[in-house]
Amino acid sequence: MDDPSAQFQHEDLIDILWRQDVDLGVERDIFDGCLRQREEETTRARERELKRERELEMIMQRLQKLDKETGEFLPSPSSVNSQAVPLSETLHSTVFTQRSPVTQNPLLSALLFSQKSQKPPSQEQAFSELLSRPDLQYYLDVLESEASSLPLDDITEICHQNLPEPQRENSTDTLCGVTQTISDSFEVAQPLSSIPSDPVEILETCIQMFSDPRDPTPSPSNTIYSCSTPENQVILPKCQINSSDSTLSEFCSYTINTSSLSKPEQLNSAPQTLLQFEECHILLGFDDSASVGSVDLETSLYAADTLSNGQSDKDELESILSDYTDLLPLSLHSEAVEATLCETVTYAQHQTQNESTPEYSQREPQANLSTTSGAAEVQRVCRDEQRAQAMSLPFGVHDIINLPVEAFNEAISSCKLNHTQNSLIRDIRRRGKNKMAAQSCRKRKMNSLIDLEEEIEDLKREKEQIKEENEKNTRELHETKVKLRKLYNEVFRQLRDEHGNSYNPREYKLQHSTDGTVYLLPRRTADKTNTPTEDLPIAV
DNA sequence: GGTCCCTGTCATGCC
DNA sequence: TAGGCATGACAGGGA
Repeated sequence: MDDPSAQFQHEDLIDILWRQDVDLGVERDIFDGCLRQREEETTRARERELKRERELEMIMQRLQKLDKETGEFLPSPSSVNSQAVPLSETLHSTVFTQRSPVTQNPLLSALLFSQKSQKPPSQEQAFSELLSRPDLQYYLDVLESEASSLPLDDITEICHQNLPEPQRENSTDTLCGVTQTISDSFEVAQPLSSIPSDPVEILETCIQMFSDPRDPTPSPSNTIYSCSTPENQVILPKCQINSSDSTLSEFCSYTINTSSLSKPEQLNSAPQTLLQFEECHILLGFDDSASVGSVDLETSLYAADTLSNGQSDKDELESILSDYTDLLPLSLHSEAVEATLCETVTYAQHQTQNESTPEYSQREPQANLSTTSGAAEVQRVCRDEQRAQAMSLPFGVHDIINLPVEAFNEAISSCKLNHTQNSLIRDIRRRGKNKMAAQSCRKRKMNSLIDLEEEIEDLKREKEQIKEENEKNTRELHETKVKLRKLYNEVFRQLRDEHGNSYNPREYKLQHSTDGTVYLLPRRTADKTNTPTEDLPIAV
């Protein structure tokens, strides 16, 4: 058959025979050996795939059963995928659809797929093949049945003893392969963490993640997938969470995820976790005073910022205070931080109260004049406070003074006060009101003085302006007189009598009447009678 | 120790 | 008429 011509003749002969058979009603593919062989291979491959899927489903069901025993419900692949879309979109069609027990576990999924982009395709294929290894299946079966009762070392020993000899030879390599895969994932996800070198430790960590009953919510998925989110990728490496401590990493992740610590009761429910968290802070190099920094540093900075911005409003301060009081049961604060916080909030509240009270707002200019007077004022204020406390008054001085009349009367009538208390409370109110009135009065008086001083300055300026105007008018008047004199002399020089002689200015003068007529009057007659003579006037 | 300034308090009148 | 306001006067305390 090596001869090409013979091969051609053989195939040609088959073709001729096929045509004859077709004519007799027989199909060609029955005689096509290659095609039949390919179909058989395809069928076998399909059967193998179905068998593998059945095995994987059995493993999945066993693992789910294991989870139910520990009281934990693993998240569905869809929910896991929803939190790791960029990681699992491409793998979903290959691995997740196989419902792998490893992919069913969020920790392993995240660890394995977090570096999917960095992993070559051959590694994914090797991972798929790894899941189909019967020795690994055997490990998982043993883990399912004995994980709750036996330590992992014993489980490993059982696997070694009960495995068939050929599988036992590869079991260690298989386990090492699995753990190496997980370890690689850890190294990618947490490059700064300390990875257990022992495969047993790594598997133990995985088992803890499988069977951790503390958190009914799918916390592992939150833990790891949240670590893979962009906003937490910055935080996680800083934490340097020990990968072997799943509880610690879970708590840190939860803390990072919540970031506002809005669920302190959950934190209180796990004192051990808190202790580990503190150890985590120690591991991170945080001192006690900064122990709140990572969890509420933003709030602290916000509080400091708002306080530095002119004492923010009371609601914000109360919000901050409530945030800190929520954190207080955590015992994560050092006493120094707590004391500083209390002082800050108290001071801010005092400032807020002062600003809200007209008494203090009106006192501001005077308070700036003397700081020591403020201390004396505090003592005076405390005098009524002490009186109120001594008489066991049910209200504060501030309320006594600032309550409206109706509310005040209702309050003192609702409380059974004796005569002394009633008298004192009314005196306190009267003094307080009068004190505020006196302050207002003094402020008005001061403002009035300031206004009067300003008015004096204005009047002085106005006087100067009038004086300057008067001087100007005097100058202008003088200039006008000079001009008028010149004009007078000029007109007088031009006057002539009937003989053509000019008039003597010492004997005659010009007089301007109201109708605009100018008369020439003899000076002597005009001076004596102040009326024109018979020979006069002479109109000019 | 006297003086000045600030503040609280009282008394009084007015609204 | 009670309560609040305005204001002069006085006293205490600090600088």
